[in-house]
Amino acid sequence: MSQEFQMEKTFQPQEKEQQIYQEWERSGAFTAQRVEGKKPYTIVMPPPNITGQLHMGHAVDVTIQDILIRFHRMLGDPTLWLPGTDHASIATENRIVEQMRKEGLTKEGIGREAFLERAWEWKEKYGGQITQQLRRMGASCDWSRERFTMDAGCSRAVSEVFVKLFEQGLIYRGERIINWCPVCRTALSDIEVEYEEQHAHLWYIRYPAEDGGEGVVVATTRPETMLGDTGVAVNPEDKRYLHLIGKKLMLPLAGRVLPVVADAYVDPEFGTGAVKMTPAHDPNDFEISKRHNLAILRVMNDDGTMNEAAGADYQGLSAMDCRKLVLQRLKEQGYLVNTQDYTHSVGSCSRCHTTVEPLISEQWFLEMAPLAKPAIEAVREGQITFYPDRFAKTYFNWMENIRDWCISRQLWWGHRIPAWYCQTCEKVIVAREAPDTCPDCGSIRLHQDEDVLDTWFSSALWPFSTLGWPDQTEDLQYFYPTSTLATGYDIIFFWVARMIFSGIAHMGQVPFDTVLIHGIVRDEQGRKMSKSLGNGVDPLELIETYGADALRFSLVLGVAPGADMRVSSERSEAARNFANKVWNASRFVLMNLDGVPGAIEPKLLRTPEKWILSRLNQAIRQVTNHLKGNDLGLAAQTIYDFAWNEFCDWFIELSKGDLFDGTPERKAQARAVLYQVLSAVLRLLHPFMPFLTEMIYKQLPGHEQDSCMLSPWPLENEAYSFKDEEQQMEGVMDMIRAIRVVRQELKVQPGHRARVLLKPKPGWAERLTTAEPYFQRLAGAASLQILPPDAQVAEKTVSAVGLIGEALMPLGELVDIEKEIARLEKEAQTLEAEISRSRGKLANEGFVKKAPPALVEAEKEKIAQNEGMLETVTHRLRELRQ
RNA sequence: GGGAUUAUAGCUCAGUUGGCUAGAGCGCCACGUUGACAUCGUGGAGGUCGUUGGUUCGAGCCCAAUUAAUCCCACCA
Repeated sequence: MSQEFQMEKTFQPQEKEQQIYQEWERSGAFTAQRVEGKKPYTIVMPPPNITGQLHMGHAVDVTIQDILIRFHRMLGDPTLWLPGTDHASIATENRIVEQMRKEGLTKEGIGREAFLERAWEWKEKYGGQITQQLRRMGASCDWSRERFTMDAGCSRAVSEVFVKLFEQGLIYRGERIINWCPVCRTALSDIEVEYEEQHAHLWYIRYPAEDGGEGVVVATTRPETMLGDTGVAVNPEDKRYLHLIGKKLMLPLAGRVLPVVADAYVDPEFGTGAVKMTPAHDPNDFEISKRHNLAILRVMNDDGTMNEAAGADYQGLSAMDCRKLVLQRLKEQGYLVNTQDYTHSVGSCSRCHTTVEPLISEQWFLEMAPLAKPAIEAVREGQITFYPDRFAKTYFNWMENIRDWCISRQLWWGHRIPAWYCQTCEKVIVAREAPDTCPDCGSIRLHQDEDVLDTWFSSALWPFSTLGWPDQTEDLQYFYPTSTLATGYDIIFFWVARMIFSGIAHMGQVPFDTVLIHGIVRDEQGRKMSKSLGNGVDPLELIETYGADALRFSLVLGVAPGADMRVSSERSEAARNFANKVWNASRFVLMNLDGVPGAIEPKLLRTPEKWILSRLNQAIRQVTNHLKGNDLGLAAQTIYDFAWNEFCDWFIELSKGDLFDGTPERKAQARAVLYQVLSAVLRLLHPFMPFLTEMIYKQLPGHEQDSCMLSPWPLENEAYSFKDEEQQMEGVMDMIRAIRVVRQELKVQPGHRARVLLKPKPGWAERLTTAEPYFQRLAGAASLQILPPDAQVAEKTVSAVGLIGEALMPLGELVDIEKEIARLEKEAQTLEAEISRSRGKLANEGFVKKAPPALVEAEKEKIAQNEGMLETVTHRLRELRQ
C-alpha cells in the first residue's frame, strides 16, 4: 500500500460533492463549444419555476438529462445543456401576493410598478436558489448560457411571436366564455382547470308561462345563475314542449320574460328536457344563445360575487350565499318543485383550487387549428419520436381536438401584451415597440393593454428564444433543432405540444427529434406528492443523507420509461450501498497497484482475466445501446450487475492469488487488468454517479490530472473477446457454486478446508491445471487434485456435481450418508425434469424445423450436460447405497 | 362517454424486437470478523407471470374477451 493512499473505509459523499462541482464549473467544461461539421447534442432544460424549492420532479428531470448529456459529452459530441428558469406568472404572483398579505399589503394598494419591483426582487432571490440546488444534483449544464423567460431576449421573442401571429390573424381578441378564477382574478386556459367529481344537487325549478300557465320545469346544478337567464331551450322534436316554442315564460324572482327556443343540442332524456339559458355563465348556453339571438346578461363580478344585474337583493353576495337565498325564495314562492342528489364534475383552478366560474369576458385568444395541423403531421411523419411511443397517442388525442387558447391573464407579473388602444379613435395597435402616436388618427392618447400573457406562451418558445431568436445567432444555427426533450407526462399539453407547434411556426423546423417522457414521483404509498398532503420528499434531504449519486441512481435503476416511480429510503439506501461497493472495489484496486500498470499482454492473460475483459466488452455494448435507446433503467441495471456480480464478487476475488502471491509477471498482468476494468466501470458509471466516479478516477495512477467527466466513453475491444475462456469460467464458477452448496447443506464449518478431488468431464482436465487457487480461495478447498475419469476413490467422500464434472470431498465424520443420499436424489429429480423438458422440446417436429438452429443446438447441448450430471449423480447414489 | 396504463416472489419493481430451467432490491431463514467493503460475504426458502380463450414449433411478452385498480381527456343542464 502506498504511503499517500487515502481513501476512507466507506464512501462519504457529503464532503466532496460540492467541491467537485465547483471545480467542474470553474474549469469551463460545461460550456458548449460549436464545432463546425460535427453534429451537436443539445437539450434545453425545462425551466424550473422561480417560485421555489427543488422537488422530486425536478430531480428526475435533471437526472435523466444529465445522464444523457454526460454520456454524449464522453462520446465526444459537442454538447449543450441549456439551463434557465421560468417566471411562472400566476404561481409567482400568487406567492408574492401571499407574502404581501402577511405584511398587510395588497397588490392594488401598492400599484403595478411597485409590485413588479417586488417581483423582480423575488426573482433575484429565489431564481438563484433553485439553480444552486440544481448544482447539488450534479447538473452539468452550461451556466454561461443560462436564460430566464422574462429576460430581454426571451421577452423580445415573445413580442415578435405575438405580433407575427396577430398579423397572420391567428391571435384575436374576443368575447367568449372563459374559465375565471375568482381568487386569482384572472382568466385561465382550459388545461389550467382541474375537474373533480362532486356530490351536489340537481334542483328542479318551475318557470311559469307568461300568461300564468304551467310553463316548464328546468333542472340546474347552479340555481344562482338563473338570475342571468335569458331564455329556455327545448329539443325541437320533443312533443312535450312543441306548444311552447316561440312562447314566453316568466323568470321567477327576477320577473323577466324569457323566450322558449328550440335547439337540437338539448337532450330530451336529461332532466326535464328543458334547459335554462344562461349565456354569460355557461359555454353551451352561450353557443345556443348565439344561434337564437338571446340576450347575454352577466350577473357576476370578477371576484365571484353577484353584480348589479343580479338584482338588488342579491348584489354583493357570493355565489354560494346567493344560491342559498335564491333557493329559499324559490321554495317560499313555490317554484322549487324537486331536489335530487347528483354527482357531477366541477372545475377548479389548478393554482389555488377555487371553483372556477365560467363567464363571458373579453380576452386574447390564439387560434389553434392551423398551428396544430403541421404539428400533428410532424409527429406522424416521425420527425419527432416519443419515448415511450404511447405518449404520441396522448399528444394526438389532444392536438386533434384542440380548442383556441386563451392567452391573456389579468395579472401583472409576466409579458405584458404588446397591444395599445387609441383612446381617441379606439384603434387597436399591436406592435413590437410602444408606438408614440396612433397611426390612424395621430392621437398620442394611447394606452397599453393591462393584461399579461399566459406563462406557457413564453415557455413554448424556449427551444429557440434561448438560442437568440429572432436573431439568427450562431448558437441558433448550430444548436437548433435540439436533440432530446425530457419531461414528465403531466406537461405534454402545457409545454411539449406548444413547443412543437411554435417551433414549426416560427423556425420552420421541429424543436427536437426525441421526446423522452418520464413518470411522476410518488410517495411510498403510491400517492402523488403534493403540498396539501405534505407528503413531498425533499431531494436535498436525500442528498444530505445518501449523497447526490445515490439519489440519482435510485431515480433510474429499475424504472421503466414513462412509468411512475415511488421514492423510499430503501431505494436510496440500495443505491448508496452500490456506491459504497464501487468505492471499496476501487479502494482495493488502488491499494494493490504500484504506480501506473503496464500494458496488458494478451498472451500472458489467464482465464479469469480473459473472462472479465470479454464480459466487460459485453457490458460496454449493452450500456451504450441502452443509453442510445433511452433505456436508462436498463443501462443502470447492466452496470450494477457487471460491477457488483462479476467484477467484485468474482474477478476481484479471483485476482487475489496473483496479486498477493503471484510472480512479478503475473502480478503485473493482474494489476493491468484490474486497472483497465475499473477505469471502464468508472466511466460507464459516470453519467449516473458523477461525483463518486470523478473522485475515484482522479486517484487512478496516471489520471491525477484527468477528469472522468471528460474522459472518453469506453469502447469495445475486439482483441479482448474470448468466447472459450468465458465458457471455461462459467464451468469453474458453476463447480465452485456446486461445492459451496454441498458444504452449506452439510453444514461444513467455513473454516474447515477440504481436499477437492475433481473428476472432470472429457476435455476439462487440461483446462483446470491452474485452477487450484480459485478453488482454494472461493470453495474452501485445501487443495485441488484432478483425477483421471476412471479413478476409484476409496475414502468416504461427498460429491458436488457440476457442468464440468464431479468434485469429491473427503469430509470424514461430517458425511451423513442418509442426508447425502436425500440431497442427491433431489438433485437427480431436478435434472430428470429438466432433461425431459428438453427432450419434449426436441421431440417436437415444429421446434426442430422452425426454431433457429442455434437454439436447437443449445437445447441439445443442455441435454448432454444434464445427462452427464445425472449420470454422475446416479453413479454416486449407487455407490452410497451399497 | 372516449383514450391510455397497470396487474410478475411477503413488499417495491425490472424483464428491449416472442426462445425463461422467470430476475433484482428490500424483507425472511441459516451460516460467516480468511489481508476492499457488515453500507459486506456465502447458501436457502418463496412465483402455475390477474382470469379465460386464441395465434405460434414456442407466449410473462402478440391477439380477443373478462375482472380489478389507476390516470388523462370530454360542454350534457
